[in-house]
Amino acid sequence: MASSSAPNNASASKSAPLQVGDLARASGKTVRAIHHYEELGLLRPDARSKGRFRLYDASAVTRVRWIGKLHELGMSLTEIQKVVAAWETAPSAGRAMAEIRAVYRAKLEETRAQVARLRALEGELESSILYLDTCETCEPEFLLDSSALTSKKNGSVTVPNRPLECPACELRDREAEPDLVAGIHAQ
Amino acid sequence: MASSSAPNNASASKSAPLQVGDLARASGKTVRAIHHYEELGLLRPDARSKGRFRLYDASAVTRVRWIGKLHELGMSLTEIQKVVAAWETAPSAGRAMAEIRAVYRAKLEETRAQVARLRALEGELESSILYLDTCETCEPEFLLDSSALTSKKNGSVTVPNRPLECPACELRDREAEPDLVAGIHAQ
DNA sequence: TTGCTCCTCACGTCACGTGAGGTGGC
DNA sequence: TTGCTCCTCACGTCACGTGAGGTGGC
Repeated sequence: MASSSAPNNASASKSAPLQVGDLARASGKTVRAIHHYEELGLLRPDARSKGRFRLYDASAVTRVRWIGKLHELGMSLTEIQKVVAAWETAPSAGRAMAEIRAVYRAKLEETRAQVARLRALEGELESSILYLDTCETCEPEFLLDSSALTSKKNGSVTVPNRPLECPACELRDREAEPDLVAGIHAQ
Repeated sequence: MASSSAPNNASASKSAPLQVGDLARASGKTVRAIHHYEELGLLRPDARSKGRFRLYDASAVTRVRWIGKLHELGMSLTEIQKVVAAWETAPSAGRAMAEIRAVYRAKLEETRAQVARLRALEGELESSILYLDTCETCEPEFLLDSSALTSKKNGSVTVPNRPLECPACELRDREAEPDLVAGIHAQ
């Protein structure tokens, strides 16, 4: 899809090495992020060019995407370092896989909890939007203008430093006000 | 539920002011976080005690929870500052509500997208765990031990610095390997 | 030679965490 | 007086962002 300046030999069996910019585009990360992963030992270039350019092969894309996905799942780079270390120091592949499976199981639970939290907040947003929609319909007829209230108090017309309450809202059930609305004028 | 040392007058109509620690417990945030919100102008204590202790009323709990929920939805504190500023400087409550409604609609879309991303990653975790489960069953019979391979190469038995491939896995469809598994041994 | 991509410092940012040293109130 | 909570600096952390000044390759 994306027409880049990256080497694209469509029928090549062994693809040309990727530069860091190619890897960044292919993985959806920034060059700086890739440098950072390297500093933390999560990734290494296969080689350097004569001009000290980092050179990667195609598997690096898989690796960076893997880092990105685990990070999106809420793992810190330090935690990802530990997974890498578990893999590299395990006495056997089977043992390493067992350790990683345990980490993934824990992450699965956390992710399900996070989805539930976001779904709850999604519902709060929906009901808050519905609640705020009614403000629009009441505005022209019932909203007090600032001069009406301030002139009552001291006779001078000033711009208030926070909006006036909508009197129509006074008639509403304040208890039914969603938290995402109540928080705005709390304080 | 939580028996705290906070003032609890069960039948009081006007509740006693909250100290910052009470507010922290009630809102699920740290004292430091509340200080930080104050530094950014998102929150102000109603008063100070003689000893300069911050004193809040019950609405501060609503406010801090509101900040926390918007933050959980992915808003930066700077963005939340802007919502507060929109409220405080809007010419009318109706106008302010309209602005905030627009922000909430945008957040709703982003949240739905985020839920979709997490759901996709949840599926990847599930299939990765299933995939890794089969490693357990194959381990005792098929796993090569380290000495078998290293002695083939140079006759000396050393601890390998990364686990050996499981030969049973060689028989599998490599293309079907989930990204969350492939990323581990990519590189 | 021009343009684009890369290189290595190294300081900045965001949302707090974490002491350091001191004071207040039952 | 002891304990607990609070106070104000102020530096640390995490995952990068953002120049600064310089080199490489078609």
